[in-house]
Amino acid sequence: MPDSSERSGTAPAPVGRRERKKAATRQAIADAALRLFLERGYDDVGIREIADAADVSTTTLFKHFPGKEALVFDREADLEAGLLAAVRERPRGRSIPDALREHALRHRRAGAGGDPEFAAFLELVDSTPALRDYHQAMWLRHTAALARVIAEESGRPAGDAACAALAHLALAAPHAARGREDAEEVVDRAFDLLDAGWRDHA
Amino acid sequence: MPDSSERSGTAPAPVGRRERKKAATRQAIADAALRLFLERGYDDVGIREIADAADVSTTTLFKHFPGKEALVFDREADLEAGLLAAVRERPRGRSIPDALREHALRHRRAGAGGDPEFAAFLELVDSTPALRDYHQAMWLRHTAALARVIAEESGRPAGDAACAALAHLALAAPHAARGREDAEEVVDRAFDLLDAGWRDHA
DNA sequence: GTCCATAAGTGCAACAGCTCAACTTTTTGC
DNA sequence: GCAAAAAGTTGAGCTGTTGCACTTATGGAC
Repeated sequence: MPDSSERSGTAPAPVGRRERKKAATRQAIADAALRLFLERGYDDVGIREIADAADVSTTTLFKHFPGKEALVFDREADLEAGLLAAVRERPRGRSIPDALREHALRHRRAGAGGDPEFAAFLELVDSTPALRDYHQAMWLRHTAALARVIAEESGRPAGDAACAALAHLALAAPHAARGREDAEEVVDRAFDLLDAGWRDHA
Repeated sequence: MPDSSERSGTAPAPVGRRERKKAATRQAIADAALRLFLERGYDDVGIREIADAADVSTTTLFKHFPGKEALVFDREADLEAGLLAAVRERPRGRSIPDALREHALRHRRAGAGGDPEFAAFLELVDSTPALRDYHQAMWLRHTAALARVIAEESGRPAGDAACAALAHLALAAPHAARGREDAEEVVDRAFDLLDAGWRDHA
């Protein structure tokens, strides 16, 4: 996520000097990585070069990020928070699948409408197979959390199978658009399916 | 896929000596790899060792398979054929989502009911993160083909967005069960959603 | 049957991502 | 102030993967 400086949705508010320094190092690495990737492409930038640019050792780099792909998707936690909030704080009367649909489409449109930095970021992810795959797997990692919230919001028991199913499918849906011209319509149809199906809950 | 010898659903029937030899080499590599993986685990077997066991060079190995994970999922093409057939040759009156549901469940049950070799194979995939991810991404690669068949079978125009959406979600559904006790029920609920939603087609 | 373009296979060196172990430097809580 | 813990460093090394230059076998044209 391109968020080089402060403007953050859910700033973790680092307190001690130690944690502040750690956060700064992490940020320096992520910034250097994103800058280089945007300049020259993901595959043409090596880990050692990123570490150099951020003035740390490769070992340090890997203490902050579990792998090369993760350098691009910094602040994954914020994404999960936004996702859960989209369901919890949906307008009264709106169905859960519809709330998820809107959240997905908002994300997608953030590139086209305005922020060119974010648009470039999306383009980078979309044009790099390794990043596309990672991105997809990343969202799926939030399935359990989303399922829990859906269960709460729909008054079903925690761990309910139908909630788990909906959570998983809703997270998979945005990627149905992969490489299609009519991307937005495909996403819409996917959520149509889920919305109609969900309304039919036993 | 554990299919060491002949018994093959869709044997490509190699003709010339050249192609036969090529197929034999490929099979030798896949066999050696699967054997070693089952014996000692995916991560504890190196590429060089597999190549040695199959008596080829690593270069040759990578001419036959695009990466380490692909060694496990030999004959991916057969899987796609089975998938498409499940939709095309479904019993009259059965909905497309239901046909896909049954296909998914049949696959899942093949491990539990009988063939211990296949059960061990599933266990290997399931317990190795790299293989789980690859497996999931692999199925998704068949989205376009499945979408085409769904369009044909439902009398919609090729390239229809709703068909693409259903195809993608149906392929994602089996993985909703990941790491859950009630795996089969989750898959069932996922297909319930899709079936109900699909019946509501505009 | 001979000959040649082509494809399969080889050996080796190298790169890139990632990890490990031993060690130095802060920083923090007491 | 001081000891313990955490951040960072260094450097070597493993593993998957690729490129390159080369040999061998095959299939088809003549």
